[in-house]
Amino acid sequence: MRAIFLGVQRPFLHPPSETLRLESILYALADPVRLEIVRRLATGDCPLNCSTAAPAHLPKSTQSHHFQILREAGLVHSERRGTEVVNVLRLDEIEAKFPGVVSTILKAAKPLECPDAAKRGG
Amino acid sequence: MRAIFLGVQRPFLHPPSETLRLESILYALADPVRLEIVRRLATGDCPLNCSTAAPAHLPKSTQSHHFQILREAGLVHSERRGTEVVNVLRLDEIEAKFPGVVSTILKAAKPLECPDAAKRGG
DNA sequence: TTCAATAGTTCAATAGTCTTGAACTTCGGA
DNA sequence: TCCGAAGTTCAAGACTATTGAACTATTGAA
Repeated sequence: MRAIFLGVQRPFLHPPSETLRLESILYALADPVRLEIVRRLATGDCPLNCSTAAPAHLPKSTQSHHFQILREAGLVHSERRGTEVVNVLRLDEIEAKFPGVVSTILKAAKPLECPDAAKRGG
Repeated sequence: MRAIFLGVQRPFLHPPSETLRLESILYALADPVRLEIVRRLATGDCPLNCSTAAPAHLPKSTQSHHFQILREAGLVHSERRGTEVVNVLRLDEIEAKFPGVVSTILKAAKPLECPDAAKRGG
């Protein structure tokens, strides 16, 4: 027996840049997986769907959770395109509000070593 | 009845700068209380003991916990002086390893609004 | 030396968050 | 309409944070 399933796909919520909080951004970037996602979005220089941006060995539900945190922190803008979700970094907005913070972190961030790294020619 | 108390005061452990991790530093700074502690240590420009550096309304055990995380991340060096513990930011070491990261975050950080702020002439 | 005060640590319990498998939605193609 | 692909939602167990109470350690005074 299961409770009523509320799994309607709700539209993504993106905080306006006035409400961005430094702590939320740091928290989002403090996780190795999320830092890697943001790094790929930044260096790839193009929108990426969730499974391309996240380390491939991660369960989908975990990936989804990480993207939710990145969205809520205001780091990433997500949009459904057919069956997939394309993600774009909100770097300009964040740089305007917290100059240098994310770009400096990204410069210091090393690529994450993970099981799928070899497949990508790393 | 209580288990054997192991509360011997152990010496503080400070990670050498070679083992500092960006994620741990971001994690430590992602908490509003810890960001405020680091901000006070940076702007005060002098060593501060735990109760001076932390927001005053916080329980001691919580303060102690936050300083432990700051120490383990390598952000803070602590040393016992009599009954108190003096804390110094390890800013130079961190800047050498992750240039600009912490200094940029500190520039973007606003003072924390908290119950004891008024007492300090804020 | 004994006492009390001060500064901080440690422990334990509870509250909150993260990770992940399973069930589900939604879209697009055959 | 049926199927697969891409993500979301939910639930449960694992992990982490917060905090009161008990404790250690040092200092200064009597």
